[in-house]
Amino acid sequence: MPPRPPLTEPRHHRRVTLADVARAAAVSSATASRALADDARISLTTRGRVRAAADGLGYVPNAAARSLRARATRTLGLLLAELDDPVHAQVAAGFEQEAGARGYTVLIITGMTEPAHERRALKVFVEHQTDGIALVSTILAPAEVMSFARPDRVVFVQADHPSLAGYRLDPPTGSIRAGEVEGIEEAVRYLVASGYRQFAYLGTGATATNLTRRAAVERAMRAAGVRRPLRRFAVGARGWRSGDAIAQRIARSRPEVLICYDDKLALAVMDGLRAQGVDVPGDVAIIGFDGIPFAALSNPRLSTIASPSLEMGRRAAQMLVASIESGSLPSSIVLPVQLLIRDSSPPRRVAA
Amino acid sequence: MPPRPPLTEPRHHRRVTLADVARAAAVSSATASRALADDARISLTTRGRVRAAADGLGYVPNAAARSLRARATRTLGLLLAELDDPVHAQVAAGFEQEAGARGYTVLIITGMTEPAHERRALKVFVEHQTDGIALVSTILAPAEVMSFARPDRVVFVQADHPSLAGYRLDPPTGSIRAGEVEGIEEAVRYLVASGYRQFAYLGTGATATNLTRRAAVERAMRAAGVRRPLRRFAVGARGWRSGDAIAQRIARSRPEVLICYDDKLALAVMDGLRAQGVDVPGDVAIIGFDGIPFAALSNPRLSTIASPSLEMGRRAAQMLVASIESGSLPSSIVLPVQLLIRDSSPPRRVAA
DNA sequence: TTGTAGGCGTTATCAA
DNA sequence: TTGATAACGCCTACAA
Repeated sequence: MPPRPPLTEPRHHRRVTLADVARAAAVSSATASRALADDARISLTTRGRVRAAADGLGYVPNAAARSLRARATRTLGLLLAELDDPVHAQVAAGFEQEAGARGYTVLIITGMTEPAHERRALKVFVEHQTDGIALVSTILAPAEVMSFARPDRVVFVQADHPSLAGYRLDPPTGSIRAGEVEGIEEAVRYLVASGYRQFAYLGTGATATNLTRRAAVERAMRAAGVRRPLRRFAVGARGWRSGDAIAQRIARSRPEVLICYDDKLALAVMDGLRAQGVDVPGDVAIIGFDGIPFAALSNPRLSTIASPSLEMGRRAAQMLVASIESGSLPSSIVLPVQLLIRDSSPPRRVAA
Repeated sequence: MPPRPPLTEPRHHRRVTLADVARAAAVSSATASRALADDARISLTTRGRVRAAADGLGYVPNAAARSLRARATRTLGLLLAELDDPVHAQVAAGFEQEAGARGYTVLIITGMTEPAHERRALKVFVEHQTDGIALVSTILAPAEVMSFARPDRVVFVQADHPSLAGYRLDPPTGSIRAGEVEGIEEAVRYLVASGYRQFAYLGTGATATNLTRRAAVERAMRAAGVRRPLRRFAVGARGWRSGDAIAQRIARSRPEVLICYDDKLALAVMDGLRAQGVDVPGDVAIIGFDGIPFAALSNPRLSTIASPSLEMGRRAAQMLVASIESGSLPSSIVLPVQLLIRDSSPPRRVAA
């Protein structure tokens, strides 16, 4: 009896390599490599034969081998706080679109706003030799980030290290921000002109973005001649998920207008206020930040200072690719925000 | 005059390699490799010396080289339609969390629900030799997907190829779905018991998920003894962004209850209906799908059939890792959904 | 306990 | 126009 083959077929066929293609096309692997790269030195006949062999065998180049040799990975790292957050999702979408369109693949890691996570993420990027890294709302000190990677291959989007708060200079390298301060000035001017005097700000933690926004509100108030101080509220550890608790505090205080750190928070507070029987905008007007899609669908529709999140993601990828391919990182940019006055903050009926 | 060094420093120091570490520690690179891997055969002294050298030089292993040698990348591919979509973002978040916790890095690509994009994405995954691939709401035929990658290294989450619609079998490999049909049955039972008879369904395109949901509604209606047919509405190309146009059609038709393909759509329609002066739930009750966070914050709060999106993402990563490490892909699963009755679909005041 | 050598799959240099 | 060869950085079988 002839020996029978094992019952379980060797399912995992060895991956077809360039050498296999070369053999099938009866050329050397060097020729095969060049043929597939459409190198002009290879005759058209040979190129065709090699390509046919490659297609026939289902050849797919091995990125690891190629990267090893090329010292470049055509891969970009994206570090952001949370993927399931409307703003970050938008930035990520823009980044991925742009990167993909330019032939780069994206490695995404979430940092949960924790330094340890962020550091680990950077290390992973370095291991994987990403050609560039974008950091979104990340809290690590820029200087530390730079110690991990080539400074001209790093872009910060809304860098959130506390030291960056206020009006100080941005990190020494590529940075992308929204012109939120201008947006706030415009919003406060609008509010004051509309009859609002008693302002409150609902913030979250010690990130640069939060601190900057709050400070800008205060500055803008003074600039607009408002004397009464800004009432400050802060959310607890559960963030916007604790809308009710926050709403109770707001309900007690009853500012004329509440500016919220972001739309998520604003929407949660609106819901909480509703439960308290507080009318928006009748009793308290509300303004958010970011311009997430659902802010346009709430009831009442939420006024907001909208940042171009998708565009910021796109730009981050563009800057990185520019740096990689042209050798120099484009200079930092501030993208304009847009004040969207909707139903949560109408002009006040001062008289009547 | 001594020759001065060039003005522009060679900024790009060659990356430090294992050989560098070995040299610094005065051992062979083999020993260095083993020392860093905490190989018991290397003396503690040497291990310490090597580690010190590695730390001193800032050594970071090169993933490409390692992958090439190991024939594994510790990388997972995630293909989804859009990153800026509450459901996909949630799935992505769960996937990334779980993958990261298990030491895997995630390559994310968006497929825009277009076969060409999806194919390209798969090719990229193959090039990068991802150890596993998860496909979320993807429309490519499962068979075609399998031709790209090892079937036991692929997981489908809510596979959306039209052939998968209805109650047919799932793809032959790992699949993760929400038990939406059961959820729909429960919802319809609730609605009928609450006095609703005139149903409408607002859907979107020919994906398996949409077709399955619509069919399930019809089946459940019949099972509940409803005779009147289901009125069908479909959104146009702009999807949920055209809430107003859809709302006009709904306003004209005035079904007693409108079940929407997903929460996004439901929220958009609610906004459009409001503009039309149609009261929800007074004139039309509304139920959505997915259970996205903002569904809980709308006014009125949206009733919905909630899928465990985050968990589905987690499970996808778990299944892949299990397959990679234990050699066999766990069997397909259906995760239970949860019917959340909120304010957009209260029991009807039938009498009075 | 440590070292030597070879190969993972590509591409680039040099030679033919 | 094509081919042989080396090297990218790592790991491990084998030798010492």
